[in-house]
Amino acid sequence: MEDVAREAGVSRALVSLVMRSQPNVSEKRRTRVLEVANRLGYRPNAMARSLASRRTKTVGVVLDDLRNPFFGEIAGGVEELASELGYQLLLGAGARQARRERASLATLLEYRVDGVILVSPRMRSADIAAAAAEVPVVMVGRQVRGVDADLVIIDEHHGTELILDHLVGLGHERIAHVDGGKGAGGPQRRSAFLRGMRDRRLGARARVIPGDFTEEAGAAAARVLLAEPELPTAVFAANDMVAAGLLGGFDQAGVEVPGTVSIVGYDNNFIAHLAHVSLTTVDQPRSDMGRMALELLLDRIDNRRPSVTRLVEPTLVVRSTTAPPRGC
Amino acid sequence: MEDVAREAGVSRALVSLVMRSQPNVSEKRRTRVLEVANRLGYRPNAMARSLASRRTKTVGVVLDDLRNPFFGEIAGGVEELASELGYQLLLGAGARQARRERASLATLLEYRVDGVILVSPRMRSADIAAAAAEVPVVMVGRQVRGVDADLVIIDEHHGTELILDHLVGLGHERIAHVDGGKGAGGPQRRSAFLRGMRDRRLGARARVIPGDFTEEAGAAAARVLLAEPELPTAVFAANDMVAAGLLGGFDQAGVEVPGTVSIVGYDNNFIAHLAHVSLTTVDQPRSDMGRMALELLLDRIDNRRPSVTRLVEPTLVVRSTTAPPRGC
DNA sequence: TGCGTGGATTAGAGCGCGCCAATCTACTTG
DNA sequence: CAAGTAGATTGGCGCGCTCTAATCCACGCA
Repeated sequence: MEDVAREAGVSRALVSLVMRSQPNVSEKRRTRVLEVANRLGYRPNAMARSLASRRTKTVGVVLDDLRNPFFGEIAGGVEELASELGYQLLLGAGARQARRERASLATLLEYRVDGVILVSPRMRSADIAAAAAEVPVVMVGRQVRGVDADLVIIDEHHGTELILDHLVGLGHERIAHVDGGKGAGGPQRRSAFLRGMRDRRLGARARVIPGDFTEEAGAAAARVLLAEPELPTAVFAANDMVAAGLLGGFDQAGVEVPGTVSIVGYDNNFIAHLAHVSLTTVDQPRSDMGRMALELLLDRIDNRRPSVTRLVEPTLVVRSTTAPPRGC
Repeated sequence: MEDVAREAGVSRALVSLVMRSQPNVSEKRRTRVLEVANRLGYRPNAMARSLASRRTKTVGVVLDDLRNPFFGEIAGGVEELASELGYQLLLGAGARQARRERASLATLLEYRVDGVILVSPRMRSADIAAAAAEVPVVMVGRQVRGVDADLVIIDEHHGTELILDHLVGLGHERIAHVDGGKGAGGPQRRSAFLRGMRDRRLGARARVIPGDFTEEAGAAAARVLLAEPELPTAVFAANDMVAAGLLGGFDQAGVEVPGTVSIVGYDNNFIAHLAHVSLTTVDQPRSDMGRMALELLLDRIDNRRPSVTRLVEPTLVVRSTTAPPRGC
């Protein structure tokens, strides 16, 4: 910076103004400084800038595992908006362990990020609260009480209702749910399913098969169902992987989908699109959730305000694995 | 830091030593400083530290799109190793545009990252060379001549050979390839295919159908092949998405896989695992590539040495979409 | 007792910038 | 033509830390 100033015949302060595109700099000097900076290959040092300005233009993102496409999409949404607004992302992953997640978060705070986005955090809520006391925090996907942080969560209840409306609308009554265990959203979808069935006076025909979020669980559930005297006319899978497992299991047993059994997934991932899968499923706007999280965060950074919760509404994507039950 | 020093009755310098876990600090003072720091909630400021030490313990990662699982896995590998070694990742994405990629890279350099990992960069090689002159650079997946940067690339030729060995070993001779257009690896796989066929004296029976890396291209290719008088006995798809399209197309037409036609994919992604897809494909160790890239980078950061190329060997994963041709 | 030794501790000078208040400059206005 | 004004430019302090060289201290040994 010193060099640029000398070479351009101005003061360091003026170079600083130019590099920050501040107003009230004469066009003549501006172009001159820019030209010199360019010629000298001068690049402002973001560290020094942050130190002096107490603003890092950086936000931290903590997530479990980049390899999981679910997180990847959320992070993608955050990144997209961040780069539009000139913010940089500092990334930390938790590798599925609360301990490492804590460590990641601590490191991010050392970098004095302007704010932190926590995607489905596994940490104790006390840790989150401690972070929230230092810096604005937005949580995506996990609801924690007693923490002063913004929230972006999916309306699992609504998603489940969409599915039930669709299935019951088609005429289904005997509906099974392969649940997702304790994974994110699993318990919510399960209880929303049971409640929804009861509300529709179908409580007695509801059936829940324990599972997790894997294809394996879907295949196992298919075996369980096939071994029973009567097949349900529709199955609501905890996510698309489970649905894929069911699809495979039924296919193998020669059970037609959607002829004999309709199947609905959840997530609208990758596989659901595939032409020869073409799964009816619930879509969650993951990229949008990422963007929304960052919007909330940045808003919180410059406006002190009470924390806020954004409920994201999923939508139903009807494809080819659902149809009216036989005889309808 | 000042506060901690005063409270602990020592100098700022000593606090600095303790926070960096330097040797030659008496146990007494060390624990005392740590205790005070903890009580005061003191957190070293990484920005100030970087500024003073000229080391950021941060590496930049530039990739096209986090939402693409391929990049996600590579980034996951990088992140994993980074967190083990106490490095932090600063992320930039390119949104599929060379311009934005350039901008991302420039921003990362402002943060004075210790090094940069470029995943399948789309920028002009001159831009890469310029960056490489400022800071150690490792490129993953793209080969660029004349740039002093380490390289981690996949041996596409070897992957293709694995496929041909497998197919020809089963007895196939009439083999088609649905190519990937100009996408990363597309041209290489295509020419490796043609060369491999020629080497096996099957050049005359090789057939290439232009495509890209989408399921759509696979479905279209299936239609093309089905319209011809004679079907090939095996199809090598440019990637798993294309293979999925082929699978769907053949399925619809009642052509048995692998009974009538064998299909091989490339990537071993998500779908390939699915039980009712169960695709024979080529696996690339993506996480390992990420780790390897970071290893090279860090090594380069502290040892000045000439640049190096690491050729990653893919492996064949045989599943259920390949079998000997009818009549073998 | 005095000196040497090596580990423990400290003072102080930057690192590269932003920010503030002060100063300078070129116009406008009465 | 002098005072007034708004915009353009500058000097210098401080952000929170690391690093070097200097200093301190306790101990053993001649």
